[in-house]
Amino acid sequence: MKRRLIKELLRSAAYGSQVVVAGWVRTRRDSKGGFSFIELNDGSCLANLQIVAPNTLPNYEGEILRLTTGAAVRVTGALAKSQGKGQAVEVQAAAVEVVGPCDPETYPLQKKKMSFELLREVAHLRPRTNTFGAIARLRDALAFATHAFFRERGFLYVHTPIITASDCEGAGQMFQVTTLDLAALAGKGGPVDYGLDFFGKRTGLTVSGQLEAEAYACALGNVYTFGPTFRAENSNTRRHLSEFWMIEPEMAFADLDDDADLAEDYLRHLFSFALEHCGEDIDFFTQRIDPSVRATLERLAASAFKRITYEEAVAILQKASVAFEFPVRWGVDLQSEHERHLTEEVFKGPVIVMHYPKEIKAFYMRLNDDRKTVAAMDVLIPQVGEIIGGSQREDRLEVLEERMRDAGLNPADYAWYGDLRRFGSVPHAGFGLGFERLVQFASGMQNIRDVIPFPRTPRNADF
RNA sequence: UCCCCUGUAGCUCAACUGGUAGAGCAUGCGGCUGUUAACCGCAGGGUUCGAGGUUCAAGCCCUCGCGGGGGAGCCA
Repeated sequence: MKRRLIKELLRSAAYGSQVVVAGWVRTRRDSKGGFSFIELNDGSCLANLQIVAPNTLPNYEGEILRLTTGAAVRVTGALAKSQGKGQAVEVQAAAVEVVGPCDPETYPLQKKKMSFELLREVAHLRPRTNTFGAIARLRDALAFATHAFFRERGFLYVHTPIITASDCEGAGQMFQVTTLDLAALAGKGGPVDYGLDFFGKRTGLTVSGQLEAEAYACALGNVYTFGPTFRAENSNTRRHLSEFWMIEPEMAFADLDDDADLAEDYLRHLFSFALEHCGEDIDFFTQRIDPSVRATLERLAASAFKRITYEEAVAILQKASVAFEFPVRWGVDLQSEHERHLTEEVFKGPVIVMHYPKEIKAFYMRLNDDRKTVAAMDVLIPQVGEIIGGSQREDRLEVLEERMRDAGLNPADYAWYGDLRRFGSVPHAGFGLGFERLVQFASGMQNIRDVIPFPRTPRNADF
């Protein structure tokens, strides 16, 4: 008989039917009435399935009474309406096979709640907990919803390179990729000849797929990427990872307003999808992690985001009756405290800030007619901060090259990127969304290290 | 990288102004129960992160190192 998922059985009312389930024991309670209750979880959903194992089973004394938290079992039995309180259905076991026992003396997971810091040290076992199971399911749903959203709108999923020689955007410090024998080189002194390296030049892990995505947008119309991204910044915060996943849509024949519209539609789609498909997990987050999660997602799924210009943001902040550590004035980038004030105090929700001064933004962002600002937008959300950064791209070759030179870059190094403007240039726009920040926001989890299976941060690459 | 906090049993934490380590949970054993964070009793379990120092005496004070957390910067 084929194994059934607990998720399905809990919704079933096919009492009397024979089923097979398999999973890991969460807890066991014995009754002198002649049976033992086993709470079984198989990861298909948050809830456990109650197994009632009678003492007539041949391995009752020898194995079932010794089952402990963490043990793997396969159960054959009849689905039944539960006689007890607390659950609708249960399985009356006809056979309980211990697939893999679990030594309670050394098993790191406990039945009671454990701190997230501790669970990070056992990242290989933490998916067996309620919280990390729920996060894994939410993360999966949001990834699936991403592909569904873009596919419905005719966007092509493109794969951009992981290894790259261009540190174009200055988006962050790159991890170097090399096959050179560093240990041998260290002894020699002198400059490194990257001509001898695998690619014949210095290469690193991508910090963004945007430039390559632009090339495909300027041929296929609308595209998006969804892949790993690497930043070798020494960032030690609860919202930064050295390795994270980023979604980067890019649209041809589109301007900044189209870009903001897309960002908003996309986020609303994600929140609706999560509410529809992860209801039980979101209830869990609301109960145990952050009491406002469900209400927030429901509100955002149904309402438009606020949009303001950078100039308006500065005016609002200057009028605020709060003493900021860093005073606000036109021309300086918004600090965390300013972003938080806007999202958490003024608008009490997400806000899209548009048209930043050109000096504080990247060279590829389209220069506005005022020659002072660029067509950039950031989507800011409470708690997490910047979840999306995007812009309309500079599609005029002369302006682009001028902006490169201002940034100290040599246009000749970006010849292929210039070609996109040289030949059949079109207005186009896109953005990057930090996937983990999304999961963080949708779950209410405080630390980004707890929404990715195996987090990579400075001095931590275990597992 | 900078600032602040922190590191005691498997886990969460306690130990007054420095006097030589304790509780709950977990675990093991026993009791009780269609049980459900079960409950009751007994038991085992600690070179108090590491290295120096001050002191008659250090978990507690000082210095350095390592780990963890929060905030800032960088960004997604």
